[in-house]
Amino acid sequence: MLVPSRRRLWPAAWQTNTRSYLDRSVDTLNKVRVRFAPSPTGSLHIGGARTALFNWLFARHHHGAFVLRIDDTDTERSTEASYKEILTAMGWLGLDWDEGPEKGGQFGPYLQSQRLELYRREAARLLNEGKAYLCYCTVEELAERRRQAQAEGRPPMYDRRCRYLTPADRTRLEQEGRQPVIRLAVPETGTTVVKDLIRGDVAFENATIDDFIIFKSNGMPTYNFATVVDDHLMQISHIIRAEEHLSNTPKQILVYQALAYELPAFAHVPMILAPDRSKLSKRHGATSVEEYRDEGYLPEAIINYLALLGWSPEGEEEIIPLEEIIEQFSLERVSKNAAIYDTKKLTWINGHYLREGNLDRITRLALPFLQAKGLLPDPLPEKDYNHVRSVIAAVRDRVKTLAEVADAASYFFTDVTSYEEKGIRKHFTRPGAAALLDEARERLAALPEFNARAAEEAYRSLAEGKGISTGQLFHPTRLAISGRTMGPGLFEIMELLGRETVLARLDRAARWIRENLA
RNA sequence: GGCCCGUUGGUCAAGAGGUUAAGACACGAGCCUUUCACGCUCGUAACGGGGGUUCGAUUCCCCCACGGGUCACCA
Repeated sequence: MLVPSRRRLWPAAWQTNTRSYLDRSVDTLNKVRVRFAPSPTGSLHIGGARTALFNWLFARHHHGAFVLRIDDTDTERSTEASYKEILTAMGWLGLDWDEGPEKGGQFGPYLQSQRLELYRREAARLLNEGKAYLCYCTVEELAERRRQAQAEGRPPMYDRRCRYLTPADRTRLEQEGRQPVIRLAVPETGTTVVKDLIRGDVAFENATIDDFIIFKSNGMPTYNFATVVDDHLMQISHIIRAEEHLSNTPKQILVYQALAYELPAFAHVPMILAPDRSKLSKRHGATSVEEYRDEGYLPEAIINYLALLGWSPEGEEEIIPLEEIIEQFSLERVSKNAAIYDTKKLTWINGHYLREGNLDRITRLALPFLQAKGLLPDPLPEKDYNHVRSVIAAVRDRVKTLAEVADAASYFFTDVTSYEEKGIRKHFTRPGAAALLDEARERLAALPEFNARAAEEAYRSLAEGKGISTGQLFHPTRLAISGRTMGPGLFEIMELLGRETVLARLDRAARWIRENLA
């Protein structure tokens, strides 16, 4: 697969620095290496999944490597449960990683919490070179100064007061028991330009960037520092991430420069917003991949939908097989503007994959939903499998999620205990309705062989013989045997139910009509 | 508030100076049909506002408005 636009893929900064890039490793020369680096502080969000997907697609398109790294430097909020959930969700979506947790790779470890010496080493280098310094201000002092600055209408930037401390100052401060942080000494003039593959050049005045913290007083690096060290060490070629990181990028570039690292290419993909245009959050309903899985969405549907959010294929077809998406994917066709997340389209796509997917696979995926509703035993006896499979084949055309499959299939596995209100009024209140069901029952009982074709013939001849429309006979029957007014073909239902059940339900409906409507 | 990004129908989006401004979802009508879906046909609906540049701007430039992001010892 050839790179469509050489220039756009490899920014000028790289082309002019080919030599030092070569020095890094012949092994990865010109190889696309991307990463997805979630922090394990929650479930895999739909936005995170989209970012992961774009990275994955980019890697697969270019036959590069997709690295999964866990950014767990926030010891307060990181959890084991979240870590596991993210890995599970990635696997479920089919976003397999070439290097990362549970997989390994030559640039590991892939958990930042296991790479602390690396960050310490690089931070020490910065300190020695005078590019970073110790700051003894406490969280409280900083908060107070920030508050005051804002009250006076000044930008709430760190005032750099520890930047030029004398050794004596430091000794004094340390004796007070203060634990220092490390701050980067940011140039006070000049401009830092982010060469973004999606947005073009974005310039930031260095004067608007304060001496941000690269190491916390608890000995952990901050995101803006650790991510740079790792992206460099892991030889990441393209950093593809959400737009919310665009304003972090100049800071990171400053770190790259201080550390004398080669710059990777950057690409900031648009955000995904809730229908009210605000940032997607729990109050907007399901936002995690896990929730969608539990509601009965198929991974391929989510992938397909997410690919369409912020990226567009060249043709008009929007249901696209994964291989095709990989083949077509390019950063050039990623849009710049934020997209609103619309579950209607996701649901439509899901319905498509539900109908078209391999029946055995769909059956296997739907089974837990049926079992959760108590409709089927767990485990399902081997001998019942074919029947379940046939029922799913009959109902999947008219639903959009696996949860709906279970709902639509319920009466195949449990008794009809009630009849739809609307159906009662339309089909059971007609004079002679009970007698008609009795008559139909006799015809079916008399059939030498019971199947959809035979039942349909019997029904059509009965309707003809009585001079009534087929609908007048079909509708009450449907209500009697399924309790509903809609569903698969009537005779398909009958065959699936079997003669015994059909006759019993017809009897029961006739009795119900006589008792309740006569 | 400072800085940064963005603005094509309700939503996703194509188009990048001259087009009847694609397509998809949703919505509406019809066809198919024993019902509901599916499918098919048709339809409603958009270039935020104001200035420039140009023979001509949705497309290029500027301003404004609006939306979003970010300004943490979170990532």
